Amino acid sequence: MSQFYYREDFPKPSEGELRVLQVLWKNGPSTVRAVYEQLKAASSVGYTTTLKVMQVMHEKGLVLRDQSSRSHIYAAAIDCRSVQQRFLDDLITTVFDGSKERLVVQMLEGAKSTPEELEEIRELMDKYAGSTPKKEGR
Amino acid sequence: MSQFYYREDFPKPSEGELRVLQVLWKNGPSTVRAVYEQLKAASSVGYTTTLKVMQVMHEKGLVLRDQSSRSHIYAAAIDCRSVQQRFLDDLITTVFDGSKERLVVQMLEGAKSTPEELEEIRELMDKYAGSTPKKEGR
DNA sequence: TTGAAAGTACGATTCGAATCGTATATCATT
DNA sequence: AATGATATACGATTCGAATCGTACTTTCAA
Repeated sequence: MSQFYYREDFPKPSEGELRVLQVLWKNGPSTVRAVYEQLKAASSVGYTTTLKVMQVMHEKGLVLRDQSSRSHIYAAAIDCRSVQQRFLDDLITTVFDGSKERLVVQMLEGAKSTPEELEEIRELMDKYAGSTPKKEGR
Repeated sequence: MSQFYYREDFPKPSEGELRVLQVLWKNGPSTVRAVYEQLKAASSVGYTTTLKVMQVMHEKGLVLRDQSSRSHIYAAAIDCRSVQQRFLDDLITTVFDGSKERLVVQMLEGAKSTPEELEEIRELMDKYAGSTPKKEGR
């Protein structure tokens, strides 16, 4: 059982903030150094840069901070699913003119889909669509 | 037959640039004023602001400009589908950890889907998945 | 032909994200 | 106690997006 509730409303994280959140979601509450080590592996970034970003995130309420020990422990204050939904909604409205269908079409037409991916996605679709009435004769 | 080829490679448009592109894709080649009138309807923005944005877009090669008449005519230099694909790919990698499936799951779990939308999307899936072998017994 | 309307050009400002240097505090080891 | 490693705090800078004021040019109608 969780020790805290995720924030329901929050400012949209920037790209850099998102990278920090990914690490916190994956590894759980972490020190700046631990996050920094993860980020450094993927790109070139300085320690104090990461520190600053996480401090700003704390000011914004995107992360929680436990200051009881010298090395502060940071934890994501927002839910991964909520952030994903937020970015997804924004993409649909700003890029796909508010149409989920267009997004799906574009995703399926994207050249990078493997047949396995398509099949997996189709199964997901069937599973969800199963709760709505199906049309016959396709 | 088209008079020009869309750029294959281009810098990722900003939010504001995207709004301009939407208008150009929808209405075809347009003057700054025409684009401005569209944008103004949705939000509050000044004429010279729109002008400046479109001038910068021209410098970046995101739009083409016909200067033969006093009111310059701007046209999108990049394809709508390519831009959508670009944003979609970026979203998948930065927010969904590179997994199309997670995006689909999130989209389906999003509370805002109507049964009609779900059905429509499922039909799209069936159409595309039709070219890959189906599993039975679901 | 002159003045208002409408256009472009361009500089200045504001804002937030990102980056990093440096100062300072704390800890551990000798 | 001194020192080196590691931490936080915080200011400064850079960069791009967005915004807009102002100057200048062109057009057209009275």
